[in-house]
Amino acid sequence: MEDGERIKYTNQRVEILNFLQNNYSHPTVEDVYEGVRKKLTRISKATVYQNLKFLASKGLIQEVNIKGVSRFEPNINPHHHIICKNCGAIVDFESKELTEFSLQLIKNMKEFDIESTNTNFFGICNKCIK
Amino acid sequence: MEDGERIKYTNQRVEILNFLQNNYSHPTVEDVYEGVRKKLTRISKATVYQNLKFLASKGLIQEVNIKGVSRFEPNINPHHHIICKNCGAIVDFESKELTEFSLQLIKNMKEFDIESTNTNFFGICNKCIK
DNA sequence: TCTACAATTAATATTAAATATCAATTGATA
DNA sequence: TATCAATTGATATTTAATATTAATTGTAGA
Repeated sequence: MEDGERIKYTNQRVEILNFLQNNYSHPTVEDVYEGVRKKLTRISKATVYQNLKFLASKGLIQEVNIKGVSRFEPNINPHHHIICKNCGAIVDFESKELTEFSLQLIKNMKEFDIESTNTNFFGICNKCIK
Repeated sequence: MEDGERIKYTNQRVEILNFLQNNYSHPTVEDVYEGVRKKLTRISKATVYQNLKFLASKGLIQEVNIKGVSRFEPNINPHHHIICKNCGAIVDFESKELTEFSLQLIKNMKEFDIESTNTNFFGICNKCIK
């Protein structure tokens, strides 16, 4: 598919998007595969990989790598993440203020042409404390 | 080795620390292995893995995962990273201001007990622009 | 409608990073 | 010096991700 062309919404892509829609648990490829398989029982894991990459490259979803594994989310706006060091739970943290503050701070960096920024917070979630 | 016990500085550990000392290029395990092998020709990659993990757990070095691969650095202070989306180059960005601003912003988060934060900046480095 | 073509899918193979296992070695201490 | 736990190094295994490719799909043009 050439760049700029209209996106082909195959069944597989629609189901993957459906699965991610309103799913803010930051599922891994495996998670998405298991989820989508309930509807499209014959889908291949390779297809899930390919399409998650594809949809992310088109900006329809976002890929985020946490501790070495890729995760995907429907929230395509710039935002930040809070990660539980114990159970690995990931929660979005929306803060335009932080994004702007960061970009403001870095704007004199001559060695790089900065395009984006995001902040990770690490800690222990309530479930793991108790 | 029990927690709190004194750290055993084996030859392997010393060489790994030596290699990382003043090395701000954020080497991967493979890089460290290749580097250390020049001195300790018989060292095993497993040993490098084990000791990098070990040294990081003791706070003597820092592990940072970028795009799915672990990298290690001697800079153990909280700091941030600038990453070239093209060549993968990683540069440290020191900013207590940013760290504190971030922690300030998150301090009302009830669902997590936040311990640390770090910000990644993504862009294109000078080498890759030209 | 039929044909041709390009994109997509699915199955499988391959790669690469990381972890696990475990016998041999080391080194400190009783 | 003997003992014992930690460490090392070799190898096996696991896991995430990518690569390959034949079959399928779907669309556009004849």
